[in-house]
Amino acid sequence: MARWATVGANDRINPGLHASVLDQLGVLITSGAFPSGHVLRIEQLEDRFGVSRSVIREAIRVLESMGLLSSRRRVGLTVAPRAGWNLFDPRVIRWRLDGADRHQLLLSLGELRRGVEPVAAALAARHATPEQCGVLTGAVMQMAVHGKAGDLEAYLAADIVFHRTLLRASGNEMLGALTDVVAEVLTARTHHHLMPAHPQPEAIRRHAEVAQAVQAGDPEAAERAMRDILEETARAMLTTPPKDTTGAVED
Amino acid sequence: MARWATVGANDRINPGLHASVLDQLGVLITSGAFPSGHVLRIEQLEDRFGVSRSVIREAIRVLESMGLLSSRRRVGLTVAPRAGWNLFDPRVIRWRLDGADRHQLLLSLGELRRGVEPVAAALAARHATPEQCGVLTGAVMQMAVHGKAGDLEAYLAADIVFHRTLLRASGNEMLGALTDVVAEVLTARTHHHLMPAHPQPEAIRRHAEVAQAVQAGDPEAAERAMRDILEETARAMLTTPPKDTTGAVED
DNA sequence: AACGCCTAATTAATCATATCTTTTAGCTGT
DNA sequence: ACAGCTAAAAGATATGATTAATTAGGCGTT
Repeated sequence: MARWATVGANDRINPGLHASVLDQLGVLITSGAFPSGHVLRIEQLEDRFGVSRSVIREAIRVLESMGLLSSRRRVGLTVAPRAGWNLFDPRVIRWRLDGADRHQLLLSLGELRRGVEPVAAALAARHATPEQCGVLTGAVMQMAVHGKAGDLEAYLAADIVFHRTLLRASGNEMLGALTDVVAEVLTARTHHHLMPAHPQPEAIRRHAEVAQAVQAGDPEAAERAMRDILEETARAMLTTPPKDTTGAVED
Repeated sequence: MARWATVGANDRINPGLHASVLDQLGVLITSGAFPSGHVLRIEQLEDRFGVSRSVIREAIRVLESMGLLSSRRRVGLTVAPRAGWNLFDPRVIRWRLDGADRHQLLLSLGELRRGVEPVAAALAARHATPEQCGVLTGAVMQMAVHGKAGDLEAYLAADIVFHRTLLRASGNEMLGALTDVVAEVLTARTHHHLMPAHPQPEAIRRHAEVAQAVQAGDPEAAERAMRDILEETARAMLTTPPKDTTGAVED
């Protein structure tokens, strides 16, 4: 068997044959290379990836649980229609952010954030611990420093810390579970140059407002300030051209 | 091997041994019967469920992809800390809604909805098709009829239709992907008697307002009316006692 | 003669078992 | 006391056996 035929094309850090197969299949499906309704056979995949059935099956089970595939006897593996996909699965989000409809997805996620994060900010103003407040203001300071210096990577890191702690500080586990999603969005945005080259001081000021409102225990102010941030960035994304950088993600 | 020892304890409609094992393990983990950090061994599970390795492994892969487990060589399967769980997975939500922390989860989901649905309403006011508007107003009428008649099950169905079409009409796929979650919440709420015995006419009027605003293409009004609905229901849930009906879900 | 139902054969997923690889604990030698 | 080796333990992978479903073909009935 021509083992390792295609495996290794994308060398994942994550060990395990099945993880590799899973990633490749996930990309193939979410990218539309295998369109909805397309039928695959296990044997065929066995061939294609040069691995055994168990490996394929394990990958398939996961894809199935994400709603990307459904497996029926005597028929094969049918690619499910998009409506059934679990779009909130972090893996699905990453695959799609790496794919062609990145810009579209970022807009959708932006609208989602516009709904979720203001609420999280309001809740955080009620529930944040002093320690979390400290982390928030610290993150804002980091943003200011690295933003001025033009170090986008460090700015991004601080931005992620800010939003992560805010969502966690909401005390709501569902909102907290969105941290990874938000982090993915922020990362994708800067890595694909959908942000202004220099972060505008306006944005940093707004983040500071949120942190202050949370610390002061003022839900309304926190919610309002957070809403401003997100509307600002939404506007920025709409004005920034799509700039189709598919494939070449390099920095 | 004492096959079928525990399998069949919950008779799933969904065929496949692994699905059954998956469900049982999912419940055991989300319910806290296997606490975070607890270590399982494949062999042990093989025994317990009376199935072969492959079946266990496939279930495990899915659990792993949900962030409930992590598998390390020479160590076994470690139950992951709650922070890493993919709480948006419909299956995880269902397991937890069936479990002990149902009330807690419903509160969290309520706050999530408070963030998401008003935004969806605003977007729907921009993007809803005439047909969707028709479905919305139709659903409201159904709610009025069955609410007055006291037919909670039919009321629920109409309520689900309303929220489903609204989220879909937003034109945002991420928001649309939350329809199942919202449906689960609504269902769980009425089935566990966390709703007033007779739906208050106030709520129905608000739904009508949303439908009208969407049809009129007035985003602000739609958003405001939807926000009112959700704050109302949040208030209602806080006043309703927890009423621990774990297990006996019957109606 | 045509339509419907039943049966058998084929095919592909599902389940079980055997082998391999990696990791770590424990020991031995310097 | 520390480093390197060895062996056992447990998950990862591969292959063999089983089960279930679909389709085609034949037989019976209308």
